[in-house]
Amino acid sequence: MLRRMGPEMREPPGPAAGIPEPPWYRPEAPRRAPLTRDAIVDAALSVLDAVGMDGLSMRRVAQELGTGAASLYWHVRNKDELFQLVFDRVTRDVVLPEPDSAHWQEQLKLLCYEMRKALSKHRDVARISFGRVPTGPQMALLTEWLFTLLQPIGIPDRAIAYIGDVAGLYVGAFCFEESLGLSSPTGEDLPPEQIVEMFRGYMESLPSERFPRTLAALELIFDFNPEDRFEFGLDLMISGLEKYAERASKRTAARK
Amino acid sequence: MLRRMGPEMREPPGPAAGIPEPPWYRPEAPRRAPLTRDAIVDAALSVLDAVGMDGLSMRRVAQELGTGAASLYWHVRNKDELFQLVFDRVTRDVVLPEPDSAHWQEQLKLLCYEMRKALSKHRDVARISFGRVPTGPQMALLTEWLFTLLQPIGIPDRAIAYIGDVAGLYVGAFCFEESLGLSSPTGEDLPPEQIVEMFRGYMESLPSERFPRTLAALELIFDFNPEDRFEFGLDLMISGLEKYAERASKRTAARK
DNA sequence: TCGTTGATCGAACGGCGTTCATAAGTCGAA
DNA sequence: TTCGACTTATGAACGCCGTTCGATCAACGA
Repeated sequence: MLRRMGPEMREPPGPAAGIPEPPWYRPEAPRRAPLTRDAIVDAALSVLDAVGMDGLSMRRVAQELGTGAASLYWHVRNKDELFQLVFDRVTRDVVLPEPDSAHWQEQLKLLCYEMRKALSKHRDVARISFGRVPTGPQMALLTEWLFTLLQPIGIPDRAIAYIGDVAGLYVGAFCFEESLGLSSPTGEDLPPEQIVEMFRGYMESLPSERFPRTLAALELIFDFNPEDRFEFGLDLMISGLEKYAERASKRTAARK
Repeated sequence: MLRRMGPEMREPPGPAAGIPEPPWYRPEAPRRAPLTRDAIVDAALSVLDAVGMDGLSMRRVAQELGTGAASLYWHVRNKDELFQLVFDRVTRDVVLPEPDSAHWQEQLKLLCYEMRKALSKHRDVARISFGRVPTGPQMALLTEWLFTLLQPIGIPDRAIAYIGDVAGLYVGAFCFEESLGLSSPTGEDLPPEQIVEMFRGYMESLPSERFPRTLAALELIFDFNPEDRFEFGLDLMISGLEKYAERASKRTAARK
């Protein structure tokens, strides 16, 4: 198989440039972008959007690039490394504002929303990302940003280290679960609304003397707004941090 | 192959009972427990503990039961349903104390610890469970329990519905990540301490004028105590809820 | 006795991640 | 220009996987 680089080589560099060649030259020129890590990651993202994580296979990614699966293994150690590369690519999109401790609540929320946006940009990326840690410069930048934001309001370093972790866990888990969608407990694949209806039917059938509060709040339980829910969790975290901040400001006030 | 039920049938019920048969009868009698859903779930849990979720295959579970993979499909729709059954089995272990609103913080924490314990009892169960919802009576009991615990302290119903969700998400995600362990960003599988060393080496190499705070807190960042970390997240959630409770008590006080 | 039903099983299908020997392309030195 | 050495690419193959299918077998009522 020598058709890969052939055409580019045979392209006349002189005055004949641009003039089309007769069709019996390279009968179906499969001109292709060179195989690089970046190109593979691009292809993986396309495949992901098209068929999701379960449909993504090395063969499918290779097909997207017009080659075979084995060819990918020169550039990528294995599928897991490919996933890590996809993850790194996606997290590069997260941009952080100049840290401003006066509005740390808003900025912390902004960071989480930004992460969520990045994870939701491509299908199933949240699923791939979960349990992974951004290991490149992005992680370093983010860590420094957090310390710069939260140290001035008196949150102890240990708590700052933890909050980065917990926030990442929360956002990742939320997006993960969201991207998973509902799965039927019986293993069949049904449309989501039908699954919800199954759950609801079961809950409604509960004996009202044993489950009065649950039944009274049933409407609420089945009225899930993902945005509200996401923000609810963020607010819990931030409220908790405010307690640290208050404690710290009291401490400095007492010291005066 | 008629050796499965044969032995039991051929066992003499009369006076010959108990007298051993000559060895050329059923040369290696594979007497086996009957195949039931419960037995399959048991086998799956054994396999899980032995080889983890990645090593669990229908063939492996069947082998544990001394049969072939195809036989499982009479009792179980597919692998996903088997996982759901495993999950349901595991969540049955979560027992709730009598709800006592005077100590709601402790009890909420207790619930989360209880869930964590259930998810950590068998290897990789957290991974299987994540994104799944307990759909049986357990979910109903848990919901009613939460409302009974939190309504008296003035937390609005909507927040109660959300907190159950967020708490479940947090605990599940935490255990999931814990069970995943560290994975090398380059896709090779290395011992965890070596991976940590890689990260640490990278962080230490960062320019100190750009990352002063990160470098100053490096010891903290790499000194992860899972228990502390878990509790830190719980405390954040509970602090956030306390804010709701305070707001509610102020409201009732103003009404007097 | 026979047909029906519930349960089991071996074999096969298509797909997967990964490896390996082979080959083609690239490029500097002879 | 020719010749290796090195990088890159590839088809074929290996050993798994989840799942399906048709055949088979025990149990039982008619």
